[in-house]
Amino acid sequence: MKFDFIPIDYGYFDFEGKNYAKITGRNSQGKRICVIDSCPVYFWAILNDKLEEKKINALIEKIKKICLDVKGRKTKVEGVELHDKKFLGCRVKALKIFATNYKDLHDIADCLGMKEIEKRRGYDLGFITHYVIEKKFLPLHWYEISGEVLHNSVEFGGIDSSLNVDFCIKAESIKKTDDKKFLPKVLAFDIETDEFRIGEGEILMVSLVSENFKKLITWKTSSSSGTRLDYVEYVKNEKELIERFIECVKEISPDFLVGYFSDGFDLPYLKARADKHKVKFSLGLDGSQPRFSGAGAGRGIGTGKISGIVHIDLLRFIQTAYSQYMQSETMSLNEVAKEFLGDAKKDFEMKHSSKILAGEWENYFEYNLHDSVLTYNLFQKFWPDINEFSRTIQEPPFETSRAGLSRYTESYILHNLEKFNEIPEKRPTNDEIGQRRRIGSSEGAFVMEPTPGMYENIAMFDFTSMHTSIIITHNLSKSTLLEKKEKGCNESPEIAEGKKKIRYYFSKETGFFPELMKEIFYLRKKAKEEYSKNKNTFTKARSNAFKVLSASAHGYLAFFGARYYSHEASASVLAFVRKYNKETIEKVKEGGYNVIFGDTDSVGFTLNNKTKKDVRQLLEKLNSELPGVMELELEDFYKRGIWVTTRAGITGAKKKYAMIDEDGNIKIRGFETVRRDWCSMARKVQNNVLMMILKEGNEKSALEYVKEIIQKVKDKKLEIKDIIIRTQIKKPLSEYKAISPHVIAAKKMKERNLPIDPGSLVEYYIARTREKKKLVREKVKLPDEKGEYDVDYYLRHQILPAVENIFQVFEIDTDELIDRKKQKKLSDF
DNA sequence: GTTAAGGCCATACC
DNA sequence: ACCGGTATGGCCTTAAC
Repeated sequence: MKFDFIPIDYGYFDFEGKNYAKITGRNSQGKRICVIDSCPVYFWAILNDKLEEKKINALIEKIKKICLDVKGRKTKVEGVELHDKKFLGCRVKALKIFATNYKDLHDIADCLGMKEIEKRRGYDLGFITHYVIEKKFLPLHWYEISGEVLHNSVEFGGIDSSLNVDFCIKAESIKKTDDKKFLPKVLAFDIETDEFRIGEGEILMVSLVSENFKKLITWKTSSSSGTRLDYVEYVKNEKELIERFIECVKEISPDFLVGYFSDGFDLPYLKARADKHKVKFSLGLDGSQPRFSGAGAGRGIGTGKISGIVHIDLLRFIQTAYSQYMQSETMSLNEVAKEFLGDAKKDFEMKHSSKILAGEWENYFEYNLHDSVLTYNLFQKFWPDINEFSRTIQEPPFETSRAGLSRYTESYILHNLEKFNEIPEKRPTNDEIGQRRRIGSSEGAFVMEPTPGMYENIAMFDFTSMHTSIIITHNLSKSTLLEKKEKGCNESPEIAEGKKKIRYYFSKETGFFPELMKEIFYLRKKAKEEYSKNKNTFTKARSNAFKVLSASAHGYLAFFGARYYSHEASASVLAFVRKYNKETIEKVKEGGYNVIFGDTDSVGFTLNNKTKKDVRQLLEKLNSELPGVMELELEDFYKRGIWVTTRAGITGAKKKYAMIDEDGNIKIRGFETVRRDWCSMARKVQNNVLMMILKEGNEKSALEYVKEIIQKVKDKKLEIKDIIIRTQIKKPLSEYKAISPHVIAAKKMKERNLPIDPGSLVEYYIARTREKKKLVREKVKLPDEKGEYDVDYYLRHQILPAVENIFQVFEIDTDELIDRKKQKKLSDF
């Protein structure tokens, strides 16, 4: 039988000691198909240099005889081949050692302690990754499959009869075909409970949303007088709720089951409650329960994998792939939905189910259903991105949606090594990671200290993908690093290592890492052009995928968990970053401009009496002097900009400025306005002050405005939303050495049984207290705690600090704006 | 008991 | 541990008086 097929979910199983990949996907008619396939399982033994042929043959014979009985599984070396390969760019002779089961590779590798063998590699990729590389059966691409349909077959222990799919097939051939449109079947879900701690409360309701499908299952009956909502299905109890949920998932049979924070909440909660009721939580297409891994006793959340269905926790994906480009200050469903959908959660005042009145349940149902609607719509929004990332790094969507930036880069490398005939490097051991961390980090980028003041007519240059273009241009990587200088090699600038100043040298022959980064660099350029020509969600997703991948190249080199980590290459990249930035600053100065700003890859300067044309000519000249793929871009022209001093006083503050472009758009960097751990009134005031000053070119109206606000604060006219301070909890509360206000707020929340975990955002305000308190933390109150805000605190610690450095540029002392005597009286009271 | 320096901590920039 | 280094600034902690 022959059919077209798109692989979506990858799993594997063992049968008679061998590994089989189990790939679930669809054909173009929408039939659900499971493909079973196998691949050779092997790893590499890299041989010592100059080993004689005779000795190699003897070694091969010896290895062929290896037979193991481990973990109740008999395994043996199935074959050994000699190959000419490359490892870290060097030619090597290597043995390809085949085994029965992937899980045994490590044990077999452990038997190869012979002195003839230098290194053992390629046993730690994971079977799925190994399989995808081996068979080039890539996720979310279209294929033509032919093979034998399994129908109540005894093969593989009768696996086909237990699988809830249209066909199960043993693959004979897999051929890549042209891409077709694919619309995945998606089911979003969300639960509501009384208790945040996993499994400790009852699940009150669960909502499910799919295409033209909305359902809410609950055992909480509403009053007979209440409006009956047509999507609500009433069941007897929580046990039935879970059973119905499982049935619904089976009926809809989605490719993707999507939640928001469902790795950390919804899925483990459902599983825990199912366990309590002794209900088998059989969501998998083979009837298996979700497998949770990585959670453990430690910190962080695990992942919930469902066999045959891709469980996506959208929060995790958005966090890694998008959060750095987002406006939202939190990753809550509400804010993320607002930003990407223009839709928000329904209003509902959360309370314990025992306190919900009969007529209120409908609102709760609406609220819960709408969360699933938002999750469903967000998935549709991000599907192009997940799709594009998954195809680019060639890892299945389950893994892709949970991977971090380093894994994106690493997967891209591993899946492209064969082009270079390269044997994969291994993951670092804990010892190696320890060593890498002990070496510490290298000196980073250069940041110029600006002279505080207001400037007019500003232009800004920046380097395109600076770090990545340096890696490519100077061929920097682990495998191209030379032990000593060679003729014509690439040479880093001088680097201070300890007390010495040294240089690192890199080969002139392009290494696979720089080559792959070059590929990404050009694909990024292409994708960006494509997007600007043809703007749609798919071109945007593609452009973003390569943008993220390209931006992670240097971070990967310097990441101690990376297979291709290189301290030397990273230090060299950063040395070049400093060199190019400083050189550019000098050259712009030489061109007759006044440089006022410089940070890592950008330079800002005033035009003085020069024209925009002059600036463009200068840019052209600078570009003609840059080597390789390095390129300087004109970021923009600005009408006006302001730089301030640090709080301490005289020196200019780095990474803190505001500019206005010719269309009146304001760009603010580093100021409290953009920091979420300042109260919104301080941020608003600062933002308005910057706007007025930049638009008008002077401080007069801004000063009047600040005076008004100060009066408003004194008159206690601020609302609670103006004074709330939001801060994130970054570690378990017990680990805090310094107990700052936000830790107190978190402790108060914990006392109320509210969930506080690393990552939680706490809200509080600073209240006036009866006795005089010395520490701010003694005045912390949660937003719903009664109290008056501390006028003195909000003036002196929020509003004034936000604006005083700005007015200092105009030599105005804002301290005088507060009548000290009057204030003293107030706080004494 | 008060004060200054130093450290912790969160958050931003690139 | 899950991409890096540079930088600001608030507030607590500690040491010294």
